[in-house]
Amino acid sequence: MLDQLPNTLLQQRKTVQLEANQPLFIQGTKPKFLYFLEEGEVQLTRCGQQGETCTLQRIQQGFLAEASLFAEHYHCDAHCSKKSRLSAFPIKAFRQQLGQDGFYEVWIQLLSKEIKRLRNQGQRLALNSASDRIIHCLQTEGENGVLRLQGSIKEWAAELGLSHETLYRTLHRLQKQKQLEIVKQKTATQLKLTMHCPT
Amino acid sequence: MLDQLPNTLLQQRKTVQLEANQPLFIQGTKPKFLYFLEEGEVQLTRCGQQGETCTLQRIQQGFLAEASLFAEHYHCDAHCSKKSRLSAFPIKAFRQQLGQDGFYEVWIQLLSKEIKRLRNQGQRLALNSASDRIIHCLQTEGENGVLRLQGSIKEWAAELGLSHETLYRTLHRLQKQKQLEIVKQKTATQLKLTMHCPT
DNA sequence: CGTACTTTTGAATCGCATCAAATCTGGTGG
DNA sequence: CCACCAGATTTGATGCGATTCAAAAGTACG
Repeated sequence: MLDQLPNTLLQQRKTVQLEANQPLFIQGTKPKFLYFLEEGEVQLTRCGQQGETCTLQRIQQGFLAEASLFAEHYHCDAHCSKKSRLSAFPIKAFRQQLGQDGFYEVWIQLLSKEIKRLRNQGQRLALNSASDRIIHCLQTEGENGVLRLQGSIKEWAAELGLSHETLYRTLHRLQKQKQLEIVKQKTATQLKLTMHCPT
Repeated sequence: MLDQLPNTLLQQRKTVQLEANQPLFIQGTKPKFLYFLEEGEVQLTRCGQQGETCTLQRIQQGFLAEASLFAEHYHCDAHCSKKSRLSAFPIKAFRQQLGQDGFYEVWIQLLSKEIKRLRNQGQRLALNSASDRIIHCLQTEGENGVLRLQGSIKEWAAELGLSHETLYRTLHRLQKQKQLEIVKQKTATQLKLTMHCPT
């Protein structure tokens, strides 16, 4: 991914190391850098009326908050949910380099991909049954019906807009009904899900 | 909006007139044109597993499916929900003109705006109470807490991911509780909502 | 005037959120 | 190595609110 960036830009990259639970930026502040997550995990969140936190997105790798490139201020909070390593690019330089080597095309494709992801997410959240959301997630985020989860089930529940209790229960019910297979892998908190019903 | 397009592109514009309920494009087909809705209404939808239709977006004015510019195929269906007039631009020419006069910057800003809208929509759908979704919509889509609805309440319900019965009931409850004001305007099926509680 | 659609209200049902509590887990420090 | 702790996982019971089905009243339009 980064190899598609103009060299001028790559040379201005600064590496940022952050521990788990440290903030990266907060809503309302002016973006100075565009971040690329190399390793770890960053969550984009927002606070509701009563202070409840809403998880907009969990990112394990790639650019964060791509829409902040031309934004006056961030529209959500970002914090590291795991110890993370990031590359930071000065926003100003980034904007200036967009015209270089047709780099804008790369960026437009990135934004388009994000829009598609968000449309999927929206469609998923519009489903009001827990099992429908799970299956929809397998079909859209998974590869060939198989999804490797990053992090805990509890974190996944937040992304799906479900309480973790409901997610646990529904997963077990689907498993019992042979609609999916749950494979817990060794030390890592990863699950592998496999659909058993046709598309 | 259209005045920001390069002249070369404007000259290739074709006008399209469609009646209500006519399809504009369907999921899976290859995009040949990029559409700008001048007048009327277009809905982007998707079909769920059991054939239920999910309304992803209702558009009254502006570009449709901006992400299709570099897409191999459409990722949702589009149809006119009202009699509409559109401008169609050949995709190929559009892509070629992006480099002209820094037009790509206009396009990137458009995509960024769409991403922000989708994030709002996602956050809204993650709220599980009808009144929270309504209020969130007023705060994000409205101007200064005032929102002019386009179309019927029933259509709005689909966008909010609620049954229309629940939306009607909750609107009346909020009105009775003085949390919002509903003003039905003459012939047009428009409502004006005004928040009465602080931000 | 009739038809199609929206708006409205009612009643029954179902599923999710919530609170609570127990168990399991990985990781830390003694 | 073991004790311990924080967090994830699991299970149970309860209540609320949204969906659904049904039906009536209102409204736009030809």
